[in-house]
Amino acid sequence: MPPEAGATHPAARFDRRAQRRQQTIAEILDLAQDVMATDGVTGLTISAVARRLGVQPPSIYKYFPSLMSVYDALFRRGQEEHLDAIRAAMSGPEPGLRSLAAGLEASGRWVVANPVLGQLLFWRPVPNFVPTPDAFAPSIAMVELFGTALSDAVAAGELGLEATTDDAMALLSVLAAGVMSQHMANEPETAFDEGRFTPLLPRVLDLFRLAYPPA
Amino acid sequence: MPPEAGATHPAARFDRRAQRRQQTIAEILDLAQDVMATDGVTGLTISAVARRLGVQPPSIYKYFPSLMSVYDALFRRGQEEHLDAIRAAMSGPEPGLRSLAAGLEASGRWVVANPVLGQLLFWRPVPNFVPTPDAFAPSIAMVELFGTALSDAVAAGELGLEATTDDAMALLSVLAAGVMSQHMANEPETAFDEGRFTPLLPRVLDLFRLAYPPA
DNA sequence: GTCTATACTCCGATAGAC
DNA sequence: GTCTATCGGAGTATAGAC
Repeated sequence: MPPEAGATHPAARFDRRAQRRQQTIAEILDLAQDVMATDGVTGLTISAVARRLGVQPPSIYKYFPSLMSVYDALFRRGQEEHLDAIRAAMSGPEPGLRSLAAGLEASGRWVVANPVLGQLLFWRPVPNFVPTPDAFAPSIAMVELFGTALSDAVAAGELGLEATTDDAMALLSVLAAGVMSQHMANEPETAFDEGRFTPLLPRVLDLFRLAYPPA
Repeated sequence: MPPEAGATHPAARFDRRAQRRQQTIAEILDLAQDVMATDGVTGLTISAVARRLGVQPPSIYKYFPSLMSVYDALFRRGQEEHLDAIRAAMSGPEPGLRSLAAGLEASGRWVVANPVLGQLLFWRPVPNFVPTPDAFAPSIAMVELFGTALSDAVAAGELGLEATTDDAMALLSVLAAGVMSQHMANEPETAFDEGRFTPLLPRVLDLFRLAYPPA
């Protein structure tokens, strides 16, 4: 133990411990993703994570109270990462259709880069797992982001008035989900720019534009 | 035992045994669907099926050599039912867009009526399960059905020439998969005519028409 | 074709020593 | 916060009696 250690303020030591703890939690979630990539989303087990971390299963319970809480943390982290990717992509272009297109592409690229999280977030394949409201919150923020982009597009005369309806949002989600579902189900290992489906993302946005033309 | 039993021809007795066996197999598959509806697609186990059938687990192995073979039989039966529903719906209307629309609607209605089979067929959520070519064959026949409908629509001047390309088929699959994926993930219990997503099926077909207008 | 018994592997979760 | 030990249960699949 280096001599400074004893001289450190208690608060600083507490911070370091908390930081170390957060690192371990992040590592557990990383390894959990590895397990899901190998054995499927529903193949995740506490034991498998412990093996990869090089500890015994009971140690995991010092960080997560149950297997479902690991799923919930993965769901939350996935939603947050997905939202961050979309927000960052949408903030650059001008508001409206260009921002919307950038957000859709960012979402698609994130899902292609994180296929197992994509399954967890969008397909809900785990029996008895219901995400907590906390973990689900970023998804609501994402819907609002796209809603704002649609409003901006209408205000800019790029889309018709009805593009702000619930129906339009449902159609937009259908178009995006269709591209990503076909990718995840049929060619999950293919890169974003190379598959049969992901290149259709700009095309389906064009179709959405055709569905809600400006007056 | 009734007196006729002993007098029956050996061939007839064999037929009856084979028939009885097929009934048991069908019953096992029905119960397997029940289990998946309750515990998720990946929650299917031989033991759970045995419990519902009122027998011990080893008895199931007289009908299926492994759990994966049960999945394969479910996959096959699902693909066949799905194909039959589509074929029946498409044969009535005149060839081309009307037949295509009828096929899409029939597919949607079948998926809504069979949500767990839909997940098994279209999402592939079971780790280590790869359908045999035999089980997959109806899916190829289905693609051909839709391909023929597209050709007919082009011949009838309802769609442009490029509607027969692989790209067009991919787009059509994306549009249909989007509607059904959003339904299965977000409102699997909702009826076909009542959800937010399934009513969009005719709308996305309109969009497809806009994407490939006749010359 | 049913059963019992069994071999084997794995799991989630807890108790308690260190 | 790590470990060992354990509880209690699940599962797939096989062997062999009836």
